[in-house]
Order: sequence, then structure tokens, then C-alpha cells
Amino acid sequence: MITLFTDVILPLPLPNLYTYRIPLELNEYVKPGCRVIVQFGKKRVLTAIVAKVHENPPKLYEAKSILSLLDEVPALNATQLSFFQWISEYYMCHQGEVINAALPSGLKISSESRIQLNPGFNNETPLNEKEALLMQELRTRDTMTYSDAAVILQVKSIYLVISSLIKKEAVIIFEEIKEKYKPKILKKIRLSEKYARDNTSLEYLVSTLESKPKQLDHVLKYLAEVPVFQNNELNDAGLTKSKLLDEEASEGSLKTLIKNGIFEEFEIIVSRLDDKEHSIVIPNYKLSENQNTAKEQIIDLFRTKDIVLLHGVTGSGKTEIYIDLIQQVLSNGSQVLYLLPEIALTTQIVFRLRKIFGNKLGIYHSKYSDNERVEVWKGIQSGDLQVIVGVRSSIFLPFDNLGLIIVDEEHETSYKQYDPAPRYNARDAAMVLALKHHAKVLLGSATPSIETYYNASNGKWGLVRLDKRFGSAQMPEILLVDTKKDFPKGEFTATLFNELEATLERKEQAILFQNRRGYAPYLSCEDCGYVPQCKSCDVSLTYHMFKQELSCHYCGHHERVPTSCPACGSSKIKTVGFGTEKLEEDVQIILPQARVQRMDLDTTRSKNGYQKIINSFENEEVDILVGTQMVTKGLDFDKVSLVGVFDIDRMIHFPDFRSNERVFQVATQVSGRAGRKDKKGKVIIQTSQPHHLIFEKIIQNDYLGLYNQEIAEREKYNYPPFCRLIKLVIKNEDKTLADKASVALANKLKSKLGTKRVLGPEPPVIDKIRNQYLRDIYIKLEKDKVDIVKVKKMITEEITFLNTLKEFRNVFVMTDVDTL
DNA sequence: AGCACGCCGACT
DNA sequence: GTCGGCGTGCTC
Repeated sequence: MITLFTDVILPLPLPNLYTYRIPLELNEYVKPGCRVIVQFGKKRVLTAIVAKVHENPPKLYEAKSILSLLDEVPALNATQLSFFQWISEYYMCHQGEVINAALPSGLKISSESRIQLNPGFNNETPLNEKEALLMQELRTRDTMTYSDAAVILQVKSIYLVISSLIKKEAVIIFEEIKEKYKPKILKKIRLSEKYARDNTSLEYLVSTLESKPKQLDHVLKYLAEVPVFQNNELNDAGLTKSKLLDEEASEGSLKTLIKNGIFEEFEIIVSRLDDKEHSIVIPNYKLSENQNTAKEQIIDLFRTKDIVLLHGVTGSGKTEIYIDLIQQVLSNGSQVLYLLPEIALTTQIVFRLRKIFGNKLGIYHSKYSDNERVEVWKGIQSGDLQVIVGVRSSIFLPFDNLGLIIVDEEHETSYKQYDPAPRYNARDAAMVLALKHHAKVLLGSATPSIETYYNASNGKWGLVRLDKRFGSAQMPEILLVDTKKDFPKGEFTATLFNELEATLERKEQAILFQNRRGYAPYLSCEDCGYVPQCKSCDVSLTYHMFKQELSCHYCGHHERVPTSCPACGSSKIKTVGFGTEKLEEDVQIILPQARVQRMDLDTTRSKNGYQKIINSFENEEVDILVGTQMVTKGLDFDKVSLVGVFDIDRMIHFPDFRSNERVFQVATQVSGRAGRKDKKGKVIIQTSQPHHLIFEKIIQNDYLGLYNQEIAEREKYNYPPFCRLIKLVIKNEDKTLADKASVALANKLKSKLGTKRVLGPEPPVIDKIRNQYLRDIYIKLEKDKVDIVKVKKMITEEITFLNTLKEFRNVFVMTDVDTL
């Protein structure tokens, strides 16, 4: 037998793989993708992923041995491994960071050192006070963790105490490794074997219980639910206790039955995922002629192209086309991944998909508990789940046979992860994933990103248009209201107020969009002008009325609302500007009869927060929905006839080369919420600049006009899609150091790449977050002229070099590839 | 990342 | 004199 070694990926931000020795008895079991437990350093025990198995012993050190193997069947398949490696290279992060993002923590193993009394301890050994205290505590409970010990001794660092105790042979340390995933267990009961064997023994049982009516009741009820008389084997599946218990049947008599061995209790492992049997309904709708044509075009284009963009106006019925395509792919035996930008969107779509795909449908998003995520992961591996609807992290799931990936609302920025690394874009990564599976990608959007449309319109990808709304629905009418001319009532122009009132009278619903949560973006003292700022960030604190606190939306810091000005003592503190919270309050004041609901991050924190709000709006228990971005995306409500848009001016002026595109997307998406079926909706946009060019495009729903204008600008100034954009963010708590380091790095990069390709450094709009000063450097790389792989390598080297300089060793540089 | 080791200032 | 603060370097 030969000694094998394995290079493993540790779930840490380390650049290299680490080599371990494989114990001989595991030689044939350790395969790439398996999880193994390894000791790393003196204290730490980690779950690592096997990347490679080989026969080369390391020359410079002796490899430690793997402690144990967790999987017989690799947790990650070969496609995942190569996909993850691509992500780490393309997005310039460590492989361990990808593993961390990919594996639900239920598949990671937690290990923590536990302290135990040494049975051979000599009680005479002298101990200091702290040691004695700890020993005393250990005698009462047999083990404790390091953090338990820290709590007992009221100190931060207990390592010295513990290492002293180890030296004195008073305690021993062991690593407790626990699998985090816990299957859900259901307790059931069934008749004991001797009674359920045949009908004679059953009849005998019933006759013995004739004098005990309560117990007989239970047995008869059980037999009614589980007809053992007809089929003795039915008893094996048993019944949940709760089904036997109701008002009349007491638990006491059931316990007696169990005690007397008539019933027996047993446990089974059940799925946390929806475990109801879903009857699969053949969809009763038929694609419209337009939809059908689009579908046929997509299928046709897939013959020659791997990626197709479906550019369909809001309400054109893209989902039905998706469903049709999914069914086709499934019937070929392949898996489908349906990506959505946010959980808010899953609820409505899942409801529809569930009916069609039943238990073959899996859902994956951040509000799922870890155990639920592990079950989705396992469901895909077992083949039970064939269609996955999920948010960006679903690209990491263990697919082995993808046929189609749908990226709905392709332009959405939430496909891009910003923090922590890997800073990947799930839309773009999905294309690479699809390539590895030889699968097709369908991108869908009413307002495609400029980059996507560029590729679709120049023939690199396929392009299919759907420019009519489904059925008789019409595009909404968009009205601009000049906030400087139309006399406002609070935040409302008279026009919007009147329309809102009329909408309520017609018993229809309205959506008001204000992309700012909280009550007011800041407070200000009327006497001295003081504005409360965050202590650790360069922003003013947002006033939250409901929670009565000031909070920083960047670091999460919050504090009590001052009753008097901290600078001059004046009690005249006013709120300035408005967020969703104030808007909600104002609507209620000017329209007291309206039932108002707010939907933003603060009202949707809980798992079913979204669902509850959406349900009550759908059931018409709410007339007006006030919300942030969340209300703009893909929600379909039939009774919404008015949409009001506030404070779009702020977006127009946002200093970014994508701001026009963003304004168009948001305005178009939110407008799409207005009007369904045969009703024409109305959209009112409040702005102080109704003559801004972007509004022309929005009102006419002129995507092509916008695209032509933007693509010309992008080409002229060399922005994506004509280049790739990499952003480096330099962070340090010392402002001067951040400046110096960023200038040094930028100059070095400029000397290597030329001054045209490197912009900055410059402070971002918010130049301090969590006490760290930020400096941005943008690197623009033309697609055809530059070897991007080489340049990325060079950038990584330069960052590493910067950190080797004594002065800059603590300067952190973050890399964001394809930054948005 | 997180732990050990080492060096220096504040206390029993 | 020691405790514990943080800077530096290493982990197969």
C-alpha cells in the first residue's frame, strides 16, 4: 500500500492549499470534494475540502494526518470544485472564501476545545486562585469550553490559566466535533407488532379493551385512520400522536396504552421542506400567441447560442414562458436553476411553480434556516429536487446535470455580492456554471443592463423581444409632476394627493415608492444647525420614529434620540427630509380613511415578514403600500392602479456612470406595478427637474433610446461593456496612511498599466465606515487589448508587495472585480 | 482567520 | 517583579 497525500481547501482566507497525509485505511475513500477534518495549528480543528489526492510527500515539512473523513460520497462534485476555483480566480479571492460562501454552515463541522478534569490529577498540587476556581467548577460539570471558562473567571484571555493547568496535569483538553445539521425527527405511534400481525390478534385486542372505553376509543380511532384490518402492513407507517388526540381523547389513556405495550412509540426522520404531497397540476393556461412566438424563438436561438436575452416589457408574461421551458428541460431529465434577485420575489413565484412542479421544486434563500438549506442541498444530490428557485447563492448548490439556468430580472444589482468575499455576480457566474454543464442560459428583463443588451444586440448572444403586455393589459400612463410648481402638501404634490384620493374612492390600491428607510435621513438643531453624526462613519444618523432611535445605516450603530441639542442645548430639534416611515405617517394624516402598510427592511426582518405584507395587500386589507426598492420588483397585484414615485432626483444626481441606467430601471420597474388585466394604470413621478432628458425615455418606455444614448457614452469614455472595471478599496483607520498607501498603490499600477487605465485614488462618497478611511482606485481594462488573467495576477502581487512594506503592512486592500 | 510568541508599559 | 496589552508571523 502506498501513502497518499491530499491538498485541502481550508475555510479560511488563505492563499494556499495545505497538504495532509491520508491514513492508509482511508486510501480508497478520500476523493476530491470530500469533507475531511484536519488539525490546523496547535489548537484548531477544521472541516476542509479535498481538492486533490496525490503521492507527493511535502519536502519541507512533515504533513499531519487527516483526523477523519466525513463523506463517503463527496459533498462537492467535480463540477462544483472547478466552478469554485474559477470564482476564486476570476473574482480575486481565496478558495476558502468561496467554500465559506458555498457550504451551508450545517455542512461545516464545528469544533471547539473542551476542558475536562484529568482523572489522574494529584490533589496536592498547589493552584493559584483562578486555577482553583476553575477546578472547583469542573468538578460540578464534567466539561466546559474555553468561553465558559472565560465567563467563570471574568477575564478575556484564559489561555494562560488553562495552559498552566495542563502543565500541572490538572485538566485535559479534547476536541469535540459536532455535525451541525440535525435531521428533523417526528414522533409517531403504532400498534405493537403482536397485535398488528393479523386480524385475529387485532380482534382479540379490541375484545380485551371492551371494559376500558377510553382506551378502546383510541384504538378504534387509530384503526379508522390506519386501516390495519384491511392491510396489516399499514401499521408500519403508524400515526402522529396529535392525530389521535383531541378534546375527548386524553393523553393519559394513550400513555397507559403505550405503557401496556399495546401501542409503541417510534421516531422517523422527516423533511423540513414542504412535506405535503403536492398534486401536480397541468397548467390550465395557454401561452398567448406572442408568448408562444417568443418561446419558439428562444428554443430556436438555443440551437446556435448558449445565452439568450428575453427582453419583455413589464407584465408581458415572461414567467409563463419560463415555466414552459422548464417543463421541457425537465422532461429531458436535466435540472433547472431559476435565479431571482431577492426573496421578496420568490413568494409569489413559488406559489405558482409549486402547483406545477410539486415536490420536485426546491427553494433556496437567505431566510431559510441552515437545516433547511442542508436539506435542499441533499435533495439535489439525491435527485428529488429537479428545479431550484433561489437567490444568488444558489449557484453553489450541488447540481450535476443542469440543462437550463434562468436569470430573471437580470439587471438587478443584488446578483452582485459586495461583502464579504467572494464578490461575485451570480448572473455572470451562472454563465460559467452553465458552460461547465453544457446548459443554456436565459436572461430575462424589462430593462436589461447595458452590458447585457450590448452582447445580445451584437449577435454574441440571442435576443428575443416581447413588447406587448399579456392579454389586453396596456402600458401605464406616466405623469411627471414638478415639485417646484405643483403646490405640495407635505411630501405630496396636489396632483399625487388628488390621484391617491381618487384611487381610494374607486376602491383600488396604490403603491408609493421612496427609496429611503427610516423616518428622516437626519435631525438638525434649529438654533445652531448641529446634525447628529455617526461616531464611526462619515454619515448623519437616520431618525427612526418607531424605535425612537438614531441609527447608522452603514455600521448599524444606534443610539437614543437626543431631547436637546448636544451642541447648544436647544430643544428645537427638527427632522429634515423623509423616509418610508414618515411617508407612511403623512399618508395616514392626509388620508385618515386609508389603510396603509409599510414594506422596507425594518418591516420584513422576520422570516415571513414579506409574505404577511404581500398577503394582506393581495387580500385588499391594505389600500396603500409604502416602501423602498422592495416594492418595485416583480410583485404582481391586480388592483394596483396608481404608483407614486418620490425623491427620484437624488438618484438622477448620484455620481456614477450608471445613474441614467439605474433611474430608468427603477422608474420602469416600479411603473410596471401599475395596471394589470384590462385596467390602465397611472404612475406619478415627483421631480424638481421634469425636463431632464432621462424622463423622456421613461415616459415613452424607450429602452432602445436609452440604450443607444448610454452605449455611445460608454464607448466614448471607455466604460463597461467596453472595458472591465476592477475597483480596489484601500482601508485604514489612519486617514493619512490610507491616503499614502492608496497613492503609492495607484502610482505603481499606473506605471504598469498606464495612466489611462488607472483612476484615482479618490475618497468615495462616504469616505469613512466603521472608523476606517476608504480610498477607491478604479482599473479599466479593455477586453481585447489586455490579458486580464495576467493583470489580475499582477494586481494581487502589487497588493501583497504593498503589505510587505513596513509602513503599509496593516493597510487592507479589497478587490472588487466587475464592480457595480 | 485565529492563535502563539515576544516585547513593552502598568499594576499587585 | 508579573499581568496583559498588542504587533508579527505561521499554520500542512
